[in-house]
Amino acid sequence: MTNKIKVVFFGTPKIAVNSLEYLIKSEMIDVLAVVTQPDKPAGRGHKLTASPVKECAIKYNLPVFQPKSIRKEPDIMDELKKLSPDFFVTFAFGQILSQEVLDIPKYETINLHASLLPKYRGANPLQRAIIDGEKETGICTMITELELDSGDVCIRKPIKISDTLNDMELFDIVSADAPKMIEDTLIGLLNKTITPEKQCEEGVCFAQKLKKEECLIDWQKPANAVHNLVRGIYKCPGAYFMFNNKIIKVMETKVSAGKGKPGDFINSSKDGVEVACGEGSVLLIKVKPEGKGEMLAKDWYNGVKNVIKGN
RNA sequence: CGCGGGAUAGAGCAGCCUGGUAGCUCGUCGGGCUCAUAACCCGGAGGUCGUUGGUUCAAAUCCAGCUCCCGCAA
Repeated sequence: MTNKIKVVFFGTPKIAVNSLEYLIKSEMIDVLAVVTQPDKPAGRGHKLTASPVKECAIKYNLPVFQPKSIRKEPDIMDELKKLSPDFFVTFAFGQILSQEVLDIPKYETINLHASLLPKYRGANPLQRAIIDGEKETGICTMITELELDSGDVCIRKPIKISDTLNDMELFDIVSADAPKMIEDTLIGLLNKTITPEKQCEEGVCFAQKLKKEECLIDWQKPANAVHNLVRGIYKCPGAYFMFNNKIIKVMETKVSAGKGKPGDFINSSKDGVEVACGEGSVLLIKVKPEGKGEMLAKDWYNGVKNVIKGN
């Protein structure tokens, strides 16, 4: 191949930025344009904020399209057609495509999904895998079809989940490994060295979107379930419990074997504060109380135990 | 103009409403107990109370401005 592969990149959050940047710099690939979610009010003060992917696109002077819903905006589809792309690449774009969109590129639309398909199709695959206590997850590239994450798989790469890995670390791994996989997939499809494989329908399961209620720690659950929740949603939005009507986010824990009434503080040492669970106990190591910065659990407890005594 | 919490010793907090001696839990240092200890006992050091101005005989405390940190929501 002498010509570069012409690609339009669809993505939104930070996890996809690394991939976009890699493709832009790739010798084999020419990124024609970037499609991302519209700017939204975000952060304190609700300032209008561009998506990380848009920031990156601007940095490299790429055309940016920001449809509210790509399916319903023929103007943007026309623009994309005019670019006559070979492939569309989607990575955490956040909008559902239509067949009309999928038909635009000369070859295919490929999607990158951070799970070992057919497991964990859908919204929060990384976090769900950790919360469920999976020992392994992964990344797949696939041919995009209309049905959610159901397309034929091009490349799959497993990732081990250790007992202490949290979602932020897993995000970093995916962010780092994804770019090369996308490039290899594009080249492989073009040279026909990759044959997409159908997903086995038996193992299908979906990663449900995280609900707010799930982030409240249920001390009745076994210690390892609590631990998995904490590390599964460490980065966002964070597992928490209520104390004195304040939200106390739990940032880091360790499974322990103490016994007691679930939810009670049963021990405090220089290592942390031990809380009894339905089965075993967890040692709180780092917490982040509402309105405060992250701190060691033992420090937090030092302050708070006076207040309890005072009452 | 989205809503809200916070800044006091190395750490985490109380004190503020109702102005008047800088307090608690830790850590740290010294000593003691102990076979020993992260446990226990005794003692010490360590703070211009975020910053600037105002009110007052007197401000951590009341008033105004400023800086920085964080939670919700999106």
